[in-house]
Amino acid sequence: MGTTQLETVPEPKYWHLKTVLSEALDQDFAVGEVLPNERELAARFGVARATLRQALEQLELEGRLQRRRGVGTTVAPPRVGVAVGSAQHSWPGEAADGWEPQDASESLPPAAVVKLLGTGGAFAADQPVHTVRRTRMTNGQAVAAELLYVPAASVPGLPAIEAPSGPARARAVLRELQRLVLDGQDRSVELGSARADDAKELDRLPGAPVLLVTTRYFTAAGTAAVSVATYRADTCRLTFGGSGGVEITHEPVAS
Amino acid sequence: MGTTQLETVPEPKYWHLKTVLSEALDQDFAVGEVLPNERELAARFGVARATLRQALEQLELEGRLQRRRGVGTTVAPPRVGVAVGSAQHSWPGEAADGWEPQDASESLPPAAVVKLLGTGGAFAADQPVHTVRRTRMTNGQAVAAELLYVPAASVPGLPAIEAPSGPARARAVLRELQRLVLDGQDRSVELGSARADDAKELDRLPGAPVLLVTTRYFTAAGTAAVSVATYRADTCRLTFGGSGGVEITHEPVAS
DNA sequence: AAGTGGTCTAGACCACTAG
DNA sequence: TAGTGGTCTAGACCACTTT
Repeated sequence: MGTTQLETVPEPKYWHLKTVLSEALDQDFAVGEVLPNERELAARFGVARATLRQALEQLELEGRLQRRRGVGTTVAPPRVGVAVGSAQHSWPGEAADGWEPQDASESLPPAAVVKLLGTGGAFAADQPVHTVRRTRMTNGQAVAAELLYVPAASVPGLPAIEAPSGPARARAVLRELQRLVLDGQDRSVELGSARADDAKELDRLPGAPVLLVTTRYFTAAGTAAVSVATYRADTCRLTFGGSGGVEITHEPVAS
Repeated sequence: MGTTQLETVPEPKYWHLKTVLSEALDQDFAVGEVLPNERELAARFGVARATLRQALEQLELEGRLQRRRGVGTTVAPPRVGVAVGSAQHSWPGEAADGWEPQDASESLPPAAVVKLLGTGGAFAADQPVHTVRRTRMTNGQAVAAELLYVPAASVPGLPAIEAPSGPARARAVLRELQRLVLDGQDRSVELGSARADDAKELDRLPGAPVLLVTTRYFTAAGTAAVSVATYRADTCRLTFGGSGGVEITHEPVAS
């Protein structure tokens, strides 16, 4: 009979709210414009603030909004495309692609890194490892923080006397690394949440969603270095210009 | 005097909670084990349920936990590495890499896709486009849902009579596509939230965090196809075996 | 000091799964 | 039907930025 299937799956309020807001953003707001504050928006839509916030959180996750404590909620610009796999065979720091060496120290790497370094080569957990910190800047904004782990055995030529820490030391490690013959590399991307120190560097709150890019650098002798880069997931779109060269420049396809 | 800088930045409860739970997971729980329910955990830690949930959400985002309504919260297995860029030059569907064609139809693509198709070639917004739906399976689990947009002009040889929809139609479109000479491809990865239909396919709730992989396929004539693949961010680690071949198999490096 | 987003509480009800 | 996670409310206070 006329029993049409009405609302078999009632849409959650925050989900509907997100859709409404999303359309409003497209039509009535310009990039950088500030939205009314959360209390007012919640009142205007007749929902509790927590519910409104759930919708805003999703929109922020999708890169549509930017929220800053003490300031307000603004409409975010389209995500920045950051090249991650442009040059197929290259050591970190070979091209001037926005990475700024920050610091370097010698320490024992976390267990997960030890496992990565141990692949296909001799690496013992108690070997000393140079840990290089770098930050990637785009348009004056920090978009990524990296920890690069280089076993001392990979850079035997590194003078121990040279500046024991700081940017100069970091550059020295990178320079030594580039003397080796790079045999290949390996990359993986996954979702994570920002550790406290990375969050600070990226001007985000701890726990903010990030894209974790893990890279292994191979020489004939095995894994010569491992990099773990933390990209801001809200503002970044990682691009892998495999072949064909042209850069993707677009707005997100799916919500 | 003795005014030591105590707790300049008081750690939020949910953050501390997350750390505690994370350690407990490492030490006292096996993969697949079910945790006590949220009300009990909240009581045990002396916090409101909402606060406890905030911690659980983060752990789920990091792939440590798996929650299912009506069932419970279980310890998640390490993320599955899914190869995304293994073969550098290949049309979708060329290798038997777990993709299962689901359906195909002819329709007008969303505006964002039109923009991508228009790069470096003649493509008008009102041209018909074949939309192929595929699902990627790993260990009997759906890990990704894809929409592949193929302008009719790219596959002129496709018989209009052949099965107008369904898997057979999808396979036909892929087959025709593979006749072309692939000139190159382009890929980008970003964070998104699952649309309702993708969420259903991936057995997640709408809005679940996903990794959006956008690929453009080039021929000499321009962009011949565009693919938008939606990967479950909780269970997947995308691997790009650029060169050197060996697969990364590890647990997450950073939290 | 005022205004913003971030955290937290103590409830309630709903949708889903499984016995 | 009982038990689970998912949604929602109406408050409160805190941390931060700006004026």
